[in-house]
Parts: sequence; structure tokens; C-alpha cells
Amino acid sequence: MRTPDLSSRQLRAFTALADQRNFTHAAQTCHLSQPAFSALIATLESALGARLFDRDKRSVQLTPEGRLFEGAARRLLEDMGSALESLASHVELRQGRVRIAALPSLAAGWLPAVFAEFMHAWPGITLELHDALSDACIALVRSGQADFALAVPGAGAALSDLRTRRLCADGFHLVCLPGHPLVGETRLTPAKLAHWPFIQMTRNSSVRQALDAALHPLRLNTVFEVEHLATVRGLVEAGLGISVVPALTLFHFQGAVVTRPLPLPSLQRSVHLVQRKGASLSVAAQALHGLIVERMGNRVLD
Amino acid sequence: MRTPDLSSRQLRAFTALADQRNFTHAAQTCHLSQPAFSALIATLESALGARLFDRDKRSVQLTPEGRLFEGAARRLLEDMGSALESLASHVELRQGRVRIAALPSLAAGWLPAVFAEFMHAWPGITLELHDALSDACIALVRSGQADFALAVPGAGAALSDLRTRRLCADGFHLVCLPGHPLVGETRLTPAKLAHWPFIQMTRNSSVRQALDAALHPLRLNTVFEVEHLATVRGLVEAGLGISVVPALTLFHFQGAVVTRPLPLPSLQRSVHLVQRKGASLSVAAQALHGLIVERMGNRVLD
DNA sequence: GCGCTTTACGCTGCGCGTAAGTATC
DNA sequence: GATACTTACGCGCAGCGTAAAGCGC
Repeated sequence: MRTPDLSSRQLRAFTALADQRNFTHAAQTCHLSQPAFSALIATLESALGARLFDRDKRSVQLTPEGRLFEGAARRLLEDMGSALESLASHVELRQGRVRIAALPSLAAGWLPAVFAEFMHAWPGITLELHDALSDACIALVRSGQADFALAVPGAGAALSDLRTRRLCADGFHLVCLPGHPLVGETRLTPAKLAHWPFIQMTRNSSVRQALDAALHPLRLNTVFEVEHLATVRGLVEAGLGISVVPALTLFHFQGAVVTRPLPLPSLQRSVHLVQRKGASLSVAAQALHGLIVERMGNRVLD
Repeated sequence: MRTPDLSSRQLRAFTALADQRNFTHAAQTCHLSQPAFSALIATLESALGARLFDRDKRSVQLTPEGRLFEGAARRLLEDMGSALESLASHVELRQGRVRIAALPSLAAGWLPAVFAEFMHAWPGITLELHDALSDACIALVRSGQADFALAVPGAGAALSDLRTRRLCADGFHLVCLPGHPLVGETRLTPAKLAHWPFIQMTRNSSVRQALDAALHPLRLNTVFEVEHLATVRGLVEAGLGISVVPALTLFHFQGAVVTRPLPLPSLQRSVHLVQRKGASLSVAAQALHGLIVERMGNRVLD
């Protein structure tokens, strides 16, 4: 009794009758038989504990209480409608936002093309991209600031609260000057790289971690540890050493240096999709996630 | 499908589950068995076309769409609640307004005491009083500016769109100076008044109309036609004539003039309650209407 | 094994439409 | 008698509770 139930059907019936002031017509509007409609109004009146309409034979009119309720009823229906509309427009991908975190190499590599396709298909969806190193990407997912991440989880990271899915892999490539002896090698192996001055990425980069894991326990002749691939390129170009980088980053190395694929299955960097385990993705995020899987799933880039 | 039905039960179930994140507990909150509650949520999700909760075994959480809907759901419930509360407070006379039109004689006579009683019983109800002549009172009712009127409908007035109910009657009283010959009359009759200089109210006053109707075709010796009873009193007091006024207006004549009842059943003014025929009264107006009938119904004032 | 949700399954009763009733013009 | 709302009545199905079955931990 304290909180009578109220349904949108009742509210619609009420406003229809308030509009038309005729049970028969309002019943048709609500796709009900007239007696059923009558009962619906009667139920509403009884639930509210107030007579809402005067049925003075020949004319139906709102009572003062009915007029009082009318405004509220219309407002409720409108709010209900816009809430449903908003939800529907998100479900139907007319509206929404996806926040994604990705490694800089992916963010600069194939991701833009997928974004473009997605944005063309769903122009109402706003995409937000954080390009960050793997750990930062995963932290963004964990904190809920990103819906999912494209990253290369390090070996030691705790991922029990996350769902990770292998998406695709990057082959690694040798980078050196055109005249370097390794360019002519027919069968490049890790061991053959070990002697040469080697330019590394910093230890927290996914490139470095993948490389360390793949070459372990081989020791390289590290001469530099730098943050940016552009720096690697500059150092190689200056003849100060060689390096090994994932296929996805090769766009940094077009021009004065040469690159050679290292055809080693063990020497691959696996890109993972990372999301929170308990929480599902929004419809929009699912759609982008799906498109990414569709376009890049199980690819190996060389 | 275009406009899914939404009930307050569903919204309450939704918010309960969003709050408690546990089907079993939320079901208890809603006084439902757990399976029934589960089905209720499932129905809602299906109606909205979106999954609202992640049931990831061990933990229930809102999906992104669920979070989107949560705000709207809570707002809807709150608005619904306040609409119901407002309606209830009107029905239960904690809130409201009654606009009443009444003849000045009633407005100054017994009406204030009834108002005082009503306002004491229902302090939340605002009373609005228009004191006006009968025709104006009736016009206010007809235009909806007054809920009902206390008036003395003239003989010729068209009242087919109004519901009138006789409330009570006023006897008429002679008003003259203390030493006047009529004061000693044992049996006052209209004919005995005819010779004396007579002070009339204007023709559109209900006093005058009742008097004219009752005395017809007797011709009085009219020496003044005035608007206000206070003027009548002044003129009588100055010895310029006699007058006849309803019992309700006698409070104007205490002091230097004397009054004598005219014991003629035909010489009565019937006070009517007037309201619109098609439209019912608000609960508050009904309450005041009822109190007025209770206190004054079928009284004859002498 | 325990806690929690879902599935299965009768059963009650709400709410529907048809048809008859009633009242006003 | 025409119109419009209410009452009567039988019926189907939505929605309930009980009981049993998944499913992680």
C-alpha cells in the first residue's frame, strides 16, 4: 500500500484518456478492448486511491486530482521514453564511447585503419585512445579507465583479475646499416647477433621483454638502452650498433637502414587483448573488440 | 516493441539488485522468491534488449548498459514516488487549495467560523475566498475560478450547466429606529411596511431580489437605493427610513437601531451551494463543502 | 560441500475479450 | 434507439513458489 505499483501501460492509458476524454477511442489507441481499458483505469484509480476521471455520462473529464496527476504522468512517460531511447541508441551503436589503451606501436601501426573502419560504420561512437607502454595499458584497464587494452603482458605480471586473449603476433626484424655483414647471412640466428654492438630498448618496454624472453640465456653486447624507437633508428643509422625490433615498428626504419626478418617462431611478440574479468564490455566496446579480432585475430606480422 | 512496458516493480527490482549485487538478498527486499526475482530481472533485460547485470558466478555487477540505465531508473522511481506522495497528500488533505466564492453577508457572517474550523482540522489546505454578489459568485464558479459558491441564484439566471443545492435560509428582519411605531406592532406584515420611507439595496443585490420576489406585487415607498449595508444602517440611524435585511446581515445593525424578525415563511432568502455540473470537486473542496453542509445545512436563520 | 543462480514444473489469479446490462440523450 | 461506460463471465497465460539442477569456489 505504501508504494503502489505503477506501470507505463497505466500511465499511457491515463494520458490517452486525458487526451481523448473518451474511453472507446482511448482504448483503441492502447490496443485494448473498451472494457479492458476501463478496468485498467479503474485499477489505476484504485491503486492511487483517488478518482482521476469524472464519468458524467456523455463526457469524461479529469477530476482535480486527475489534473494534478496529469503533469507528473506525462513527465514520467517522457523520462521513461528518453531513458529507453538512450539505452537503445547505445545498444544499437548510434551512441557511445569506447576507451581503449594500446601500445604505441599498435596505436601507430594497424590500429588506425581499424579505427577508421569502425568510425565509418558507427559514426555516433566516440573512440578514445591511450597509447602507453604495456604495463600502463593494463593499469588503465584495471582501474576502469579503459574498456580494454592491446598490450603484451610481461611474464611476471599478475593477471588473475583480468581476462587476456592472444590476438596476433609480431615477428622480429634485424635492423642494421646496408653494408653490415649480417645482411648477407642466409640463416640468421640469435647467436649470430650476439657479437655485434646491440642497441636495446629500456627494460620496461614490451619489445625488450619479448626479446629478453626469446633470447634467454643468450647475452647480447648491449651498448645503448634507449626509450624511443626513433632513437634506435638514429643510433643504427650512425653505425653505432644493430638492433632487433617487432615487425609492427618497422615504419620507423624506412630509409637509410635495412631490415631483415628473423625467421624464428620463438622470437615473436604476442599482442593480447586485455579486459577486466568480472565486468563485461559495453556493446560499443564489444563491437570494436570484435572488429579488432576479426581484422587482426591470429595474424602473424612479418 | 517500440515502447517496451516498464513497471515500478521492475525498476525497484533493478535498483535493489544494483544496490545489493546479490539476487537472493534483493529478492527478499522485494518480497519475492529468488527464482521469481531472477525472472523479473530477466524480463526487464529482455524488454530493454540489453543485459543489465553480469552474473559472473560469485559476483553480480552492472554492465556498462546497466550503469547507463541506473541513473534513469533511480530518477524515475524518485519522480514516481513524489508524484504519488503529492497525490496522496492532496487526497489525505495534507495539502491543497479550495477557492470559494460567497456573498459578502455569508463571508462576513457564519463562514469565517466554518473556515476556522476547517483550517484547524486541515492546516495544510489553503482557502481562498472571493466575496462578491451572487451573479459574480456564480460567474466565478462557471469559469472555474472558484470550486463552488455560496450564493442566492436569481430567479432568471440560467443554471443548466450548474448543480445547485439549497443549503440554508435567511429570515428577514425589519430595521428601524428605537421609537418607530412598527416596533410595537404585534403582527408585522409586509403591507404595514409599505407606507414608510424605505431604504433599498440596489437591484442586483440578492437581498433586494429576494425582497422583491417575496413582496411582489406590493409597492414600497423607496427613498434610497444603496450599495452597502453599512449605508443602510447610517440612513436608518439618521431617521431617514426603515429597511428589511436578512438575518445574516444583522451584525451590521447592532447598536443605535432596532431589529425585529418578520415571521413570514415566504419572506426568506435561500442560500445555495453552486458548483459546476460536469466537474467533481477536489477532495479538499469536497471536505469544505461537506463541513459547510454539516454546519449549516437546512438551517433557517432568524 | 557450500553458496548462489538458473531451470523445471505445477498452480493460482490477473487481465484479456465477448456479451449482456444500464443509463443518458 | 443510439451511444458510451460498466458488469458478468469464461479463458489463457504471465508470474508465483517449491523443488531440483548447474556451476564456481
